[in-house]
Amino acid sequence: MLDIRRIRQNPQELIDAMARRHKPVALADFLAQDEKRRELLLQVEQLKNQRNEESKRIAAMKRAGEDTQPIMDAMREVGERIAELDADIAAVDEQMEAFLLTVPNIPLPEVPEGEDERSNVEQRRWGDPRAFAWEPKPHWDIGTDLGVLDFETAAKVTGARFTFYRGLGARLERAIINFFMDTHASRGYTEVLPPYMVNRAAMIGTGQLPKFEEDMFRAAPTDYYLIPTAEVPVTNMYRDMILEGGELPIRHCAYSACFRAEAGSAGRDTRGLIRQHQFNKVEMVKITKPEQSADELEAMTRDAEHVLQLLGLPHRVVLLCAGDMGFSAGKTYDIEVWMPSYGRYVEISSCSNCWDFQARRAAIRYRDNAKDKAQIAHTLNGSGVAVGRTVAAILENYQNEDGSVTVPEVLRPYMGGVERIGR
RNA sequence: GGAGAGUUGGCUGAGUGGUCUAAGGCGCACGACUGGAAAUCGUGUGUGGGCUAAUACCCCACCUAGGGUUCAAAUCCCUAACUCUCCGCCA
Repeated sequence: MLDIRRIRQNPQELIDAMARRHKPVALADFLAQDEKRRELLLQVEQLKNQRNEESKRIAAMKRAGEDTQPIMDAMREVGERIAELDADIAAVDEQMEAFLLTVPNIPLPEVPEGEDERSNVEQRRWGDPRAFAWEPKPHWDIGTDLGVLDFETAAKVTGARFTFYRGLGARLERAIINFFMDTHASRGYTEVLPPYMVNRAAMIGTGQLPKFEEDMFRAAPTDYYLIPTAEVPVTNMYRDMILEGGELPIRHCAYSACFRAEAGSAGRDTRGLIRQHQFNKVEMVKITKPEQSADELEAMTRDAEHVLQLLGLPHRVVLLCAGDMGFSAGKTYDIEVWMPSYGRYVEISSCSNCWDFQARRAAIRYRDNAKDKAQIAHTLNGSGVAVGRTVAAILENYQNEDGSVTVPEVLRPYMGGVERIGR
């Protein structure tokens, strides 16, 4: 959520920012409502002040045994007028709030212009895509042939876009989770295992709601939502808190299953592990002071790259253009892993500096000294990294001509020493 | 799922309709005292909004949340959430 005073002072800034995102906004109604709201507030607060003063007088007069009926009658009318004005204000507030909650974050100045992924700017590459002496197989064929991925049974038991992992496939997924968690935890991230369901307030706090309701799974009969990423529960741990400056930056890593309805993705990446309704992910979350967030985004992106490098997976980092960024992000680096079946790099991590956008929604604040006014913190999140896509990348990049798959060395201790899957 | 008890400021804890501008204590900040510290004493101590050059003054709101009663609600009524205890069920 954006600062209403900033919009009031400089509406053009927001209009320009949304133009950069290719999501134009009209602010005239909103600004008119803002003005009306302040007029109403002025009126009602005067009346409330009058009521407070007269109430004190009534109390004093009653103690003195005087007749208070005339004032009480007059105050009843004042009370009715206050109730009317309060209702008007509440209605305006609700409309303004509803609007504000649907406005995305302002892109940071260094974010490149552009409408979609074609304008993203590559930052760096690591590793060379492997040259195959034979036609490499896609991971869904490798996994199915080895009996470690089973899409058909998942379709029977649940539906499309779910997967059973079996045997060493299941073991590989679990090994990767532990490898990611251990690596991040040893590099200064405090481990968290969060709830996989959250309430509505948490989903609003990090920006998934109210705008993206149709992308979320609900957990009937409750009003809980299945988390689309551990970013939601972990960031919301600090909702409505004023932290001590010395505690910042807070760095967490969290493993969770993630649930996405993938509304609007019908027909995209229908085969394999790339786009599932349920997938595993290790997430990194940071709460920082404003002056720390820029460096922390760079460090977080490096931390995500680090685990891919330990796995020996070729990848590149791209800076997303304004039109391609997510709702809450002010700046985002995507990390894309080389995927032989796609013949290109595919997103495996997304690291974002949300600036003060989520923190203002979620009321995450801090202060350095007891006397200071509480400041809005900055929040960051990044995948460290998506586990299912890592399995896909390993199956494809480490495949052998005989259909077997070599296990990357760093994972072997997590696999009971297994060096290859199959034959 | 059933029964009961709770929820007050950073913490603790008092407050059953008006003198609550939320007592007292702890903590914290600043000051005095001190060579320095402890102890002691004094002063101050939240959040959001409005007004504003102002993080000054003033005003409004906030005692878990949302409704209601009343001239007036921390206090009375209703609903919900959460916490604790017991029972039931359960990995």
